[in-house]
Amino acid sequence: MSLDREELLSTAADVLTRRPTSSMDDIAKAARISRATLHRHFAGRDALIRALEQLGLARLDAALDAARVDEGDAAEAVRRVIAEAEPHAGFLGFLVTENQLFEPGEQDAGWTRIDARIGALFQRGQHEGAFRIDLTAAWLTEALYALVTAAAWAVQDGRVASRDAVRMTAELLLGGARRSSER
Amino acid sequence: MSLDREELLSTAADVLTRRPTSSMDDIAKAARISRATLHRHFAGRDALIRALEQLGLARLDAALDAARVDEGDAAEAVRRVIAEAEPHAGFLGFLVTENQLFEPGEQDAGWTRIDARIGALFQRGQHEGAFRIDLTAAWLTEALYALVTAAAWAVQDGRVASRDAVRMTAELLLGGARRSSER
DNA sequence: CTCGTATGCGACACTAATGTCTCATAAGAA
DNA sequence: TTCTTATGAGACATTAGTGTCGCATACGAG
Repeated sequence: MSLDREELLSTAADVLTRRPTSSMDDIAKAARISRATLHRHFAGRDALIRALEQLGLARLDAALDAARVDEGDAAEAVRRVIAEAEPHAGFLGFLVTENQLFEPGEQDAGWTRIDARIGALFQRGQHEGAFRIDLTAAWLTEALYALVTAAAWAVQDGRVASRDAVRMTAELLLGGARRSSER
Repeated sequence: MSLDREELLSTAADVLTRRPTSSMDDIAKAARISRATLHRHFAGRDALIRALEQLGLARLDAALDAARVDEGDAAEAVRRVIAEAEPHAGFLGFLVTENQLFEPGEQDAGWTRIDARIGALFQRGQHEGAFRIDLTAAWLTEALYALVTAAAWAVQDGRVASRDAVRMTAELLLGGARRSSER
């Protein structure tokens, strides 16, 4: 009878990313629970948002751990990061979109850490000569967020096949749109 | 004394993208006008949103015209599209993020047309042998939206230098992160 | 200058959303 | 079964946001 908190938060992230003005009732309906129950688990909207943020950051951190960002070939590590992050794209989209929490100046510590971990991966790739240096690591990091999120949305809307998402995301980020022979 | 409607809508797009739950008062404050004046120009929140959507679509269409999407080298055309779209990234971000309007099933006609124009560009590039065919045109289109928007946000947050935005966006989309020698 | 118009400010009623509460019910454990 | 706990449904007051109005003011055209 107890409800799955993580699943609830996951659907909440989806709903809020797709329609940020959703009411608590909308969220409750999407999660197939009553508004009262939603309030029992999260004191209010703010608490829900914060829980969303926390879980999202925790999952991304875990994804980076699972992807072993510091090991092996940098390009392969990027592929692993994308593959590990893709299942949590709903949370990633929420975190990227919902700048609501990150007030100007007060950047969230957890987010900064994730930023640093991914940025370090790209820097490593640049130092190892695998990645071009005319694109900054910061930009590549932003691009990774954007592409993973975009891929998830495209899948959700049926514009991209689910099984292609990870490969297409990685290929575009690493290889770009040009044909190899063109370079 | 009359106010610049387009500039007002532009700041409204920025505000709503950054913080989708912003109230009419927030938007008015951001535009440095009173809430009453905002209501004088737009009957209500819905009307504002629709005007935002209309202007955004019109600007993107104009950007595609200016970029001459059907002419010349496909890769160069993509560069032109990015360069022309970048100044309107605020609107693009709004359109991409605010799925609120595009209810499931009732895809907006204007948006579909823009999608088709950009998709056709990528398809042309694929037929001409310039772009790889293992990444679908639909995905490349999505990626273009995502990267242009992400670049604008990164610039706004100071993570990417303004003058680098267009080049980095185009380079990543076309060439990817890998060094040329790697391929 | 005078006039007309657009704006800012504040007040107001109305609506939607929020947060809290009670009570009945359903699920699971002992 | 009985007991405990979580949930759903609904009522309720409170709050925040919306949309409208009147009035004063400031700008610009003439």
